[in-house]
Amino acid sequence: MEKYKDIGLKLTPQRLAILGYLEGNKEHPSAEDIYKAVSKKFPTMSFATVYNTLETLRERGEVLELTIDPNKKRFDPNTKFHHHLICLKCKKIIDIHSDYNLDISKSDRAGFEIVGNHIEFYGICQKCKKAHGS
Amino acid sequence: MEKYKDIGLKLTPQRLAILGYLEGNKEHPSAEDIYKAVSKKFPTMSFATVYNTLETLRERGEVLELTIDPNKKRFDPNTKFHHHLICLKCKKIIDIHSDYNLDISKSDRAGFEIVGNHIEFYGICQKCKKAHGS
DNA sequence: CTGGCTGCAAATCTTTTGCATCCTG
DNA sequence: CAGGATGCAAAAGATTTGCAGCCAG
Repeated sequence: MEKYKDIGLKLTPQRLAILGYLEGNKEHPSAEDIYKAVSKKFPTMSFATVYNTLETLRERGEVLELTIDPNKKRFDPNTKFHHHLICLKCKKIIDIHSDYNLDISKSDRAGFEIVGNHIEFYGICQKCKKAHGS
Repeated sequence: MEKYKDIGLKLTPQRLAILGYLEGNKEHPSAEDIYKAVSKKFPTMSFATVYNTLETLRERGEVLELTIDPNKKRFDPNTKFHHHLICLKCKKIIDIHSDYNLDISKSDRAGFEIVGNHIEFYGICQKCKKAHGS
């Protein structure tokens, strides 16, 4: 937690609660997930604070904003380079840490300077496979 | 255009205009882009019709809904398997048709049944590189 | 004809913003 | 103490929905 001071964050109780919720979190929560969870400790917590804090963390590179879900943003406190495996039914997201060697042929590159990549794998998770209805 | 009848689409003039706009379109337009373009021909065109038509096309597998842009959905009429290269500054999206062999180790797979994948490459396009201010 | 489609407006959902007050550093 | 952070409510966007009337098949 100390590291957050170093990046110029003012550590309010609300922020500590948000940071605590995010720390080690593998759920790739949405702003609402975070709001709901943290509201239990701070009934006055507002969405503005959640979004504010997330935006600040994002600027500092402490969380990633995922665009995986068409309906809302989700956030990932794991900033190590990794990919995602997404269940098409329940939207559960799993981290993939394998390394892939992805070159783009010069013709495809269209003059772009490539700075990164992200792979989304799609599938059906075990739970949804068993509940093979819907 | 004939193929659309086959998938049970009622071909109204509005839909033909939307389909015409999408055909061969490499811009990965948002609903608003489509609305604006098609409104020129149909001043009464409504967003509802655009969204309706896109949803119908998506169900039929005729367009892909891209989640690349955090702020809005974008649509891709190119349903051939391909990846995307995105300019971080201007959000321009380019199609990448290279093939990559992406296996997931059994341990990473977490019991998922994998059905597909999509790679997003990030970079800076030539135009934005030249205009090297923000 | 008839069911699906259109267009309008209102509703919903997510995210952002303005502003007075508060509190960390 | 000052400037950044909070919380509330209102605003802004994107998308969805209800519904009456319309038109392609």
